[in-house]
Amino acid sequence: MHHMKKYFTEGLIQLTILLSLIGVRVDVDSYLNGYFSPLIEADGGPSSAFIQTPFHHYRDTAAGHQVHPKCPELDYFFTSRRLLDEVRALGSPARFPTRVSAWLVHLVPDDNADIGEPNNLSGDSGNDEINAENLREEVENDHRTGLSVYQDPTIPRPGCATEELSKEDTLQNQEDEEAEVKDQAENSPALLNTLTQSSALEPEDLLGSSTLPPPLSDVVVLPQWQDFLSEFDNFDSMVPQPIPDLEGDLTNPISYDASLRDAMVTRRDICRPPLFRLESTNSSHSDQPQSSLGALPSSLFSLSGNSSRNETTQSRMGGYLDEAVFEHINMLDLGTVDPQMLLDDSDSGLSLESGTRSTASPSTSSDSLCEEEGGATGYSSEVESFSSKVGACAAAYRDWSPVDLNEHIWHDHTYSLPQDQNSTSSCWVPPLKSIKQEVMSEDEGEPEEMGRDEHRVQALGLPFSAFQIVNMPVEDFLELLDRQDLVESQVSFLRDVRRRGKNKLAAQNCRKRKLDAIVSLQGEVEGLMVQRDAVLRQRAHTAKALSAMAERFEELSQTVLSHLQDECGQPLRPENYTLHCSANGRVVVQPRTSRTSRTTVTGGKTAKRKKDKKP
DNA sequence: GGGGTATGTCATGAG
DNA sequence: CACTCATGACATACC
Repeated sequence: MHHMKKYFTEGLIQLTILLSLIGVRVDVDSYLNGYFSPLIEADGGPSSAFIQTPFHHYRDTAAGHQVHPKCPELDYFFTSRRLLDEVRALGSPARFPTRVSAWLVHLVPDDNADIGEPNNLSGDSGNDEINAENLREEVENDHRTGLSVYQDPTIPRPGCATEELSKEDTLQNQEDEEAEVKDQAENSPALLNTLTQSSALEPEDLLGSSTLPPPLSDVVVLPQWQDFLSEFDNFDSMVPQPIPDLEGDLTNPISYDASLRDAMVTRRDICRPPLFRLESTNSSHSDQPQSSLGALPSSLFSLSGNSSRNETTQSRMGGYLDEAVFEHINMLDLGTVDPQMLLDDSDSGLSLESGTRSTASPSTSSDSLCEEEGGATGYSSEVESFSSKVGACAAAYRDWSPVDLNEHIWHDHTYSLPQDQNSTSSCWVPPLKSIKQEVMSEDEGEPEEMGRDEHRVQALGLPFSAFQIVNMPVEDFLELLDRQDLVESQVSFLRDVRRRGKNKLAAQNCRKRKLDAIVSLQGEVEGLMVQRDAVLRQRAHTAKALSAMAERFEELSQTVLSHLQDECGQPLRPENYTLHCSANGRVVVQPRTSRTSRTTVTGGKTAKRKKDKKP
């Protein structure tokens, strides 16, 4: 039956490849889940840590409903699985050529075209036409195959043929949006001027208020002063804009475990975006705009990679991300994945598990069984060594197979136990070789290989191993205790064996979780350090702008004071006076030595008060 | 021999 | 109430 499944599965994959070429996307994993996952598992190899990860039951429970609520890795699982699915999809051989086409569009500019216009599809030279045609074909091909050619929005594309506009409306819209943003940025001085006109500094008083006393009425209002006051009123706009990544960082928790891999994570459940698009990676942060990280080190990208990025960020970071992502994919594709990368994937402790493993994957049980303590001392070795001893009682459990064990009670959470590299889905029975080796080692006086409990159980002459006792369903275990003629001490011993075995697995689980928590916290610390650096940079920028503003204010004050006269018609000595900008927008001439007497340049009330005092 | 690490085991509390 | 799981604490083996 397995051969039949394999035959149809391979055929299904081939059909999927063909369908993908004509633009029909088929999620093979969803069809293969539960049917022939070992075939898919070959991606990572039988020794892949995917298999060793004991969290099979997380996916087995579909939505993780049966996962223990205390498990901190549950949150990582779904993201990790999506990531793995995407990586597998990206790295599938069927799409590899298409990916190359995408690279051609992205990287190879027209030789004869302007360097700044590598994507000019409407070139008029012969080569341009050829290249444009090729590009169009590639774009269309990519479109058919579900790929979205990554187009750097920062590259200007002045001449687009009409028929191409429909194909690249989206890209063009992105560029238009960027152009609008740029225009707004360029027109910001105009905006400032507009704001100046509406400033609360009462410029009409500056422009020669009739309420001014005669000596002060000849104040020449300097245009730059007016601008300065307006700018001062809009000081916030002069302060260097907050560092873009800071805004996001301050409102979003740092995602420590995000990395370039996250750039490929998409919400397949909601809407599968085109492949190879550097979309935002985490929808939970999708409303937090983040723009370029500017001078931040590239390592920052990985630290904040979990945050969503807007289009601008995509365009600026795409150059970094896509290369790294594609490199990563290539490594996956070529089967040259650095083991450390897999370990990195295991930050969550879940992502190592293949997303394509079936619910009752035979390999799951087999791997776990094979990797049980003492290697092959588990079920099958016991089956062989005790097969001749099986009596009537054991016959009652004859139909209790490892498959049942897997379906019912296999709670193995073993994380890093060694595994036979050649184990396959059908090798839940440890290889005979390993069994013999263990028997030999046992004979050679190395009983520790099997564990104390295992030997004790064997000493009882029971047709079950300690491994079975630990992992069999509790109903079967209780039935075993009842049917065997065991004294109270033996029953107690078997209960202890079961308890210790389960607790051993639980301890392994617990330690793995603890380590993962440590790794997570370390990543969080790194993210917070990056955020702190951004805050410090922001503070330095602000202080610098404030200093410059104060300096300019002083200069303009001196200029204004030099044009003023006192009641006697004598020019004011700038060194004796200063200008004071009050909160309500009035500008007051203040003697430096005494704050009691104030002379107003603007501000009707103060001037009127002074008028009233004079008579 | 001492320190660090990995692992098994026990006790305990919670589900 | 029995069972399972998580976890701290301790012991032991190993490097």
